[in-house]
Amino acid sequence: MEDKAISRAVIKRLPRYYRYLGELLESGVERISSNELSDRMQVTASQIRQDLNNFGGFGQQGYGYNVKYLHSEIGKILGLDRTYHMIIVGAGNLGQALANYVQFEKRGFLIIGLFDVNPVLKGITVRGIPIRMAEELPDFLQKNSVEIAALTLPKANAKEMADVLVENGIKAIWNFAHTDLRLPKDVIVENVHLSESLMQLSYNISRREQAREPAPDYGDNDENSA
Amino acid sequence: MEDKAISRAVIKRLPRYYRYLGELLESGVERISSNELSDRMQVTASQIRQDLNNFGGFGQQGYGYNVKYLHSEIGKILGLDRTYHMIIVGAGNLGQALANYVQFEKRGFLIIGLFDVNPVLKGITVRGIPIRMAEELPDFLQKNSVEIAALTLPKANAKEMADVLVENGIKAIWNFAHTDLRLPKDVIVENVHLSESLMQLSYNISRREQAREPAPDYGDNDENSA
DNA sequence: TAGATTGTTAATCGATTAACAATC
DNA sequence: TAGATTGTTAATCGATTAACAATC
Repeated sequence: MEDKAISRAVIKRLPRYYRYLGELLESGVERISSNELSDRMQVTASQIRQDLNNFGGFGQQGYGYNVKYLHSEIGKILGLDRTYHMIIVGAGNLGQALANYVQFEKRGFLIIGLFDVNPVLKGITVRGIPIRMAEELPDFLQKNSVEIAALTLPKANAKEMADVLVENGIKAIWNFAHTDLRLPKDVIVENVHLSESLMQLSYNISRREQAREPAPDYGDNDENSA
Repeated sequence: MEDKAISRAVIKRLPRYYRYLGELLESGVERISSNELSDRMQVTASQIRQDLNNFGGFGQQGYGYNVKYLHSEIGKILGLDRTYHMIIVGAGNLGQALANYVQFEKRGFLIIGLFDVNPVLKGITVRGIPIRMAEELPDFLQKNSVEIAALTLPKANAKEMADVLVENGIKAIWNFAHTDLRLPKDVIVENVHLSESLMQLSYNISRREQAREPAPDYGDNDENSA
């Protein structure tokens, strides 16, 4: 049996713990209690302790948590104690922006290839990486070990390219295309849907503005009606 | 009183409904039942009906939902029946990628300004929009109505710039910086933390790989111990 | 030791799913 | 009308918070 599955909600919070602990580490803080961390992060201390205890007891009664140790342990849980080889499929603006983002390299995500279908881009290099044509993908994947493929292309091409990637052994896709990929369930897909994020923003703007308008009076508006 | 608050979980799902309905509309489908939609979207029909009924009864018993009508209603709920003026603060790779992304314009998000602190970028234009210096921001915000500011700069500058934006009346921030902005609570913040998304991916990769290894035998591993 | 704070169990809260009466 | 499918209530499930005994 595998370890008991950890809920998605917990996993989502781990990178944020990791970030805060990293900042504490940088500012020289040695230990921290769930209560102090709770104050800083604006989550309950109870949640912090529950979350961490999914993975083991990292703290010590009466003391709290050692920042350096906890940071490192969460890093391991997140799989940041190794390197990953990543390719970017779709070398448009977003793909190039990702390729240029040096912070990923620092965390161990090495970009080793850039691909596109547009012949105009062929041979252009981004941070020393030449843009290759999509048809070279199968060959490239045979010759290089690649753990992650970022998909940064229009949804029309995304599904097709995803299939090519999977056929050639890719097991993890970071999907920026505005579509849901239907892939074998042993392939991990992490979606970043920017337009959906923006729509959540516009929802909140509209809601605010409606709330500011005088509420229409329907006469009978008692929700807990007798 | 405002309308009863809708849970964040529901709001997060709305853009996805909107996308599927848009695709159905394009392919000429006129009506759809919660069951059919459930099949396509891989969520329960019950959840679809519950979600929609937070906003009113859009369907008809025995018939289902009219695709065009439902699409349009969800669009209105998401605030997509109007335009927004947006600026991008941080004209690096990511900022420029966002500025170049024409799809946003189609949805009514008009980018009317680009700002950066780096003098090297001054005057460079992206899709006809000149990059301005950050110190011009207050003046620009006085002279233009801007609803949304995208923050695409390093966290070191992000907090400071966010304060400037808020002082000058910005009420909605689309935050790509790897930090949590602490702003007055009437300011809406929508975070896109790419590195945290990537860490969720690496977590899943590591977990898979561990699961594939032979489980260490601890002798006593019955979780429901007697 | 006394005080602090974790790890963990129990209680609460909220979200999802199931079921079915209402109704087109 | 009979059949289909919603809207909505009730049941279940899961996640968060509270509480406290264990222990450093």
